Amino acid sequence: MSKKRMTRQKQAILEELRKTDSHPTADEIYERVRQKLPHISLGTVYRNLETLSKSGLVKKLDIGGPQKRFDGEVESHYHARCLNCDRIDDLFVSTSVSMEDIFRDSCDYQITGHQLVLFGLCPECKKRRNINGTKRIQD
Amino acid sequence: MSKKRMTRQKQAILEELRKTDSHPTADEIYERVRQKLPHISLGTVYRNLETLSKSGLVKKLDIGGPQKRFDGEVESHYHARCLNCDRIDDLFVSTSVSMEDIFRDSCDYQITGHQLVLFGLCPECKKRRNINGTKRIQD
DNA sequence: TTATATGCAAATGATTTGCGTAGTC
DNA sequence: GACTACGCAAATCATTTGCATATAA
Repeated sequence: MSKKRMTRQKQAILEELRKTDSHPTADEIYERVRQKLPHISLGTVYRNLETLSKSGLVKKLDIGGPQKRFDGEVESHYHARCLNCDRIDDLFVSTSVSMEDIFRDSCDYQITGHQLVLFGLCPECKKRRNINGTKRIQD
Repeated sequence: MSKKRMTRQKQAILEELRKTDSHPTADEIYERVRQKLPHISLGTVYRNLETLSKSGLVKKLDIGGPQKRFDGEVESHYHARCLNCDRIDDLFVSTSVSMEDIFRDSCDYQITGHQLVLFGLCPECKKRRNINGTKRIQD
């Protein structure tokens, strides 16, 4: 396991993500950070976003659209996306309420659709894991 | 509004999607359809998947991972993805049950995470729409 | 000191598009 | 016959990677 270093670039990216709730894409972060570090490269932004999300300091959001988005809020939460202006809002909801309740109570959006994806181990893989104890769950 | 034609290619793609529940990617569909129509091109597959999903005959799934997936099941439903073997299963669940209930009852997966995204109009866009009646909600 | 991170540019992978021809309606 | 769709190849867009140099620990 290799050591991670805190560099000016990584620091700036992390700060940028922590001071906004707008879920920016990699190139939006690049443009913002460039005002502080004009020589930073887009590749460095991508590399740092990757290491930051692997170490749990930010979240990589893969919620549709051509580009991934990044979130400084690492607590588990949901999202609402506006189909007109493409803004994305955070939604903090308990797992004990129903979808209908969420639509009605959780935000002032006019909801027209939703998508739920569960992640985990399918019955077959679950069984195999319990037998051989393999632990190669991908990032 | 332009007329859509039913071609052998489009027909074959639609049939392929209707006879599987494996949520194939565009290039998987290309490989399968190629056994019936050896001269079909990948571009044609992409174009037809696009028109089929716009006309509501199939669903384009943007649920993470490098490639989009396509689904012949057009009724509203959820998905579970295995983090080990990458299979995707369908989940038919009422919107009146809670997330916890879904985790417990809806599939034999060992659930380790989930993602919920709502789509609609944010408060600002909702307000603007109600005033001027614009109806340009994107596909 | 020394290994990790950077900047740059080229490479990759998925998807889209332009164009001339084929095929559907 | 008119006009949409096709096949092919090149273009595009987001993201990743190789490499020589800079820099954090």
